Amino acid sequence: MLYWRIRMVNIDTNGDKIEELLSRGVEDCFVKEDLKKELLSGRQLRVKFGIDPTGPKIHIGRAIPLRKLRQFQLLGHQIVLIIGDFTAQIGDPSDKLAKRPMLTREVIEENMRDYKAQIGKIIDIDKVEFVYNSDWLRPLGFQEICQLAESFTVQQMIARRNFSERIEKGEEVSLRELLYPLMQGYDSVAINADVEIGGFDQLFNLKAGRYIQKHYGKKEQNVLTIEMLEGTDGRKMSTSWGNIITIVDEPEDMYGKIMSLRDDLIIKYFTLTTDLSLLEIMGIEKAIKGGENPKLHKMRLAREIVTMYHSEKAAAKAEEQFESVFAKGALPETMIEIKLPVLDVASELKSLKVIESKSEWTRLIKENAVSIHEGEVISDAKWLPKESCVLRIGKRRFVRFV
RNA sequence: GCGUCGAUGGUGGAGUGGUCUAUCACAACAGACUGUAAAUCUGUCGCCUUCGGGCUUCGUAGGUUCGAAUCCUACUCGACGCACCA
Repeated sequence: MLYWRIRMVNIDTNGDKIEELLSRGVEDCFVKEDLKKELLSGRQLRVKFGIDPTGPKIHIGRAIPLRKLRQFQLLGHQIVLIIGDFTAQIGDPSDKLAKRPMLTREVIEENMRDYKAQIGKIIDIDKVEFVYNSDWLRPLGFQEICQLAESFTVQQMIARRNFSERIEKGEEVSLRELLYPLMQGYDSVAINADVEIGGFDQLFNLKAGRYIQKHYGKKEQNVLTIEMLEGTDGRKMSTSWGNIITIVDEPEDMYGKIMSLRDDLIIKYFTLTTDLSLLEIMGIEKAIKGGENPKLHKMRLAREIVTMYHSEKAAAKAEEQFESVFAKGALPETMIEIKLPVLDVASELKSLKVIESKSEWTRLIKENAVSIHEGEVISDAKWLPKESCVLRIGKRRFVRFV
C-alpha cells in the first residue's frame, strides 16, 4: 500500500542552505529570485547538467559543478545528467575559438567508460537520472529541426561573442556550430529541466535553453553558472600545463600537488573545492592575513581534499610522507637502482632517463646539485661510486647504487 | 584552380647576408633563502668533449655567396583573399 509514497522525497527548504547553494562558487545566477522561490516551494526540481564525454579524467576544476549538483541532491532535488554523446559528435564551439573535429562513436564510448565511477565520488549515482541525448536528437527529422531553428534568429546567434569575434576577423563559422546551442537547448525541453548548471563559458548555451523551452511552450529553466578555478600555478587549468589535480590522482600525488599551490589561491580552493563552512574559511583568510603561516592552512586544504576523494587514513599517510620526504629531506620509499660495477655514471643515468644528456650532467655537477645522500657534494663529473650509496640529484631525483 | 602571406629551440614570439646556439617572455632545471615542491633572488637552459675545443639546429630539398635563419628555385604544410557553385 501507498507505494507511491516510497517515491516521494523530502525536500529541504532550509533558507541558509539555499542561500549557500545560490552563491558559493556561483558566477552568475539567472533568474535568481525565481530559482529561490522554486527552491523554497518544496517542489522537487529537475536539475540538468550536461556531461561532455570528450574528457575522460575529472579534475577538481571540473568537479566544481558536480559538487554544486551534490548540493541540490542533498536538498532532495532530482539530478539529470545528460551524456552528450550526440552533441559531442557535432562539436561544441563554446570555449574554443577554433573549430573542433567530429568525434567518432568509438572514442566517446571509450571516454565514457570510467566516467561514472569518477563522478560517483562526488554525487550519489543511484539517485541520478542518466540520459543520452542521442535518444532524442538522432531521430529528429529535417522538419523538426526547422521548427527548432525557428526559435532563434540569425542575429541573436551571431551576437554571441565567440561567433561575432570570428566573423569580424574574417574567420569561418560553420553552420553546424550555430546549430549546437539549439541542440543543447532542446535537451532542456526533452528532459523538462527546471535548472541547468554549467561553467561560465556555457552561458550562451544555457540561456539558449530558456528560449527554446519557451518556444515549445514550457517554463523556462533557471541558469546557474559556476566559477572557473585556476590551476595550481595560477594559470588556466590545462592538461598540457600539468597544473591540474584529478580526482583520481593517488593520495600522495594529490597531496603534493596541492602543496605546490600558490598561496594566493588557498582561499579560493577552500571555497570551491571543499565542504568547509564559509564561516570557517573566513577565519582561515583572516589568520593568513594576520601573518599565520599559509603552509599550515595549505596542509589542511590538502588533507580535506585527499580525504574527500580517498579517505582520512590515506590523507594522513600522504601528509606523513610529504613531511618526511620534502620537509625533512628523507628518502622516498622507492627509487631507481643501479647495479654497482659502474664505469660511466653519466651515460648510465642518461640511459635510465634520469638525466636528459651528458651536458645536463656536467651542468648539474657545476651547480653543486649532485651529492651523496647525507654526504659530500660531488664536484667531479667522472666520479664513480665505490660502494653502495644513494645519489641525490637536485631535490627530487634519487638513485641508489647497489 | 589562381593569388597573397606565413613556417624559427618545450611553448609564445624577435631576428631579413657575417659579431646567430639565435633578443625576450613563459615553462623547465639548479643554487640561495624559507614556510613546502609556495613567493623572492641568482644562475642554467642544443649535443659531445681529453674542458683547449669540436659538432649540429631556424618546414624539406637544392642553389647563389668567401659566408645564409636571413637571398633564389622547387616541394610540403598552414592561414587568408579571389574564382567556381549562380
